[in-house]
Amino acid sequence: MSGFERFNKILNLFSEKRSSLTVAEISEELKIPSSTIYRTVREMVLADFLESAAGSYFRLGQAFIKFNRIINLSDPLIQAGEPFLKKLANENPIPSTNILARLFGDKVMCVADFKYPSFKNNTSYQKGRLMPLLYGATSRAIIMQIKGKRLSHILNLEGLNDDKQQKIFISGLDKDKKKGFCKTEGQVDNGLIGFAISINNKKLGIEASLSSIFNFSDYRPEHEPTIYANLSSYAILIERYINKIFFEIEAYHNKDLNKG
Amino acid sequence: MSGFERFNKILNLFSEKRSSLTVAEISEELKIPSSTIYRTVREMVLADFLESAAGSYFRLGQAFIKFNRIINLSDPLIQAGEPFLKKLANENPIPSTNILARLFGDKVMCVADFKYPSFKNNTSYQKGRLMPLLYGATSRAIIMQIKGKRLSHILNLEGLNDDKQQKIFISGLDKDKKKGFCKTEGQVDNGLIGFAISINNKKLGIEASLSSIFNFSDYRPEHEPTIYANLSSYAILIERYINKIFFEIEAYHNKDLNKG
DNA sequence: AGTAATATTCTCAATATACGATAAAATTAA
DNA sequence: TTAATTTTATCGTATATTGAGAATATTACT
Repeated sequence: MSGFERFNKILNLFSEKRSSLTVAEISEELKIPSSTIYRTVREMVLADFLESAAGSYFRLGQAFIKFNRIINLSDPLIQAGEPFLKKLANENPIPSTNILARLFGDKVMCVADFKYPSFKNNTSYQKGRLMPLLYGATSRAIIMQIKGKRLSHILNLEGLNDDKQQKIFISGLDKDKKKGFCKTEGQVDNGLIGFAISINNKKLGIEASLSSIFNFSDYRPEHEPTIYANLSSYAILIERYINKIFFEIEAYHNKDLNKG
Repeated sequence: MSGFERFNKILNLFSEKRSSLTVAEISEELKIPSSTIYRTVREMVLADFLESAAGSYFRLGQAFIKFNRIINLSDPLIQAGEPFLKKLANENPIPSTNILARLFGDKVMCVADFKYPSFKNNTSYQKGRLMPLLYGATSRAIIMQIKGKRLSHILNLEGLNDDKQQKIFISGLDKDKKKGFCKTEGQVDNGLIGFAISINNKKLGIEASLSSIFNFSDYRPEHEPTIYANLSSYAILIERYINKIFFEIEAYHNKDLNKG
């Protein structure tokens, strides 16, 4: 096992449910001698990826908070989209959670969210949480953008191995594509209904979605036109803004070139 | 150079200002052959610590968003303190930013914040940003908790090498300690005034502070008693809550012991 | 489209370095 | 104080990592 691999495996032992671990536990989980783990953990603590906590436990370190901030300040999608989430929430006809999610490799992750103050239910979509690819409007509006062998590769990874099942799923996606919207009810969370629209920027490799999620009990069919109108107008705004940011980034890089 | 060290050095090239880099740039900065950098970067991309962006640039990857979320959900200080920041902001007599900051090793970092909607100025204290140790009420209320050789070690690291200067600084701290509060004006940001109080939990190794920051132009001396009263009552609440969380964590660990 | 320029991966032999068993030291608990 | 546990240090060996350079793939340009 390579050094980096071990480093990564140690970090991935930490989770929402298991947020602190001892060296003995890590050693046991990874079947690696504790002398080696001690050495690695020490390095990671020095670099702020871990910190030692009470009772010879270790927890994730501040490096993640630091780098997360850098991403928040510099990620084009977050920069472009986050300011609009609150506005979207305010313009929706009923209380909502509004989400900007993005494909990373073969996983969907929420990167920004805004919950209308009086919205009660908690969505499973939370900033930083990896989400299922196949269910929920948020994810569908992303996977909708992917085609061909890359799509079927991803579907395979998600456990949709059967050729027949894949075809059914894809034809469902195609219908949504024609409409230009995704709408799902209760696929991810019971009692919630979600609406989503695609956002993308090829140059920046961004495959994302903007979505509004409501309590099903609040929702009435007559809300639908407003919901769609809001989503699509903000999606356009966000895509334009991403494009603007792209040119700024490019200009910045070129400036550096001229310097050197 | 060890594998982990290189990994860490690569990540630390990324910053707020420089959020994407090419392999050539990394190679140049670290004086390491690009064939090696390519190999390392590929590993890091696979593990989601980096992602490739447009124009052969690389940026920080989603792993940081993911792990940051785990910290947010599990860090005792954040769990205990974040819910109170909004309340504190609402009870303050004038618009404020309210901050929970913490000592990590030899650096102060804001780990949670709440800005009253109408508060205009932007503080330098932002979630995830490393801050100077010697200036500002937020930092002083933390460094106040440290004594003896550890304190002078930290002061040395921050450039306060002179023995005489150290003594002056420490005697200043001592005065604040007696008062139980820190108050500074314009030390970190022009036009802002900050008030802070210590928060700590020895068992969990938490050395932190709770602070309220105001526009100096809004501030009147008659506000001070309310500000102090708010800070101290919330600090007590937060410390109690941290203690409760500590016992929960301990119980959780013991449960695991009985299992195995 | 076709070519040039860049970016990325691959190969391989030398060697630096990470590994793990064990011992020693330091810290914590009894 | 002693016992137990946690953490660091030591060291020979095996091996994974390194970097130069070639080969390939991708992108940019005409």
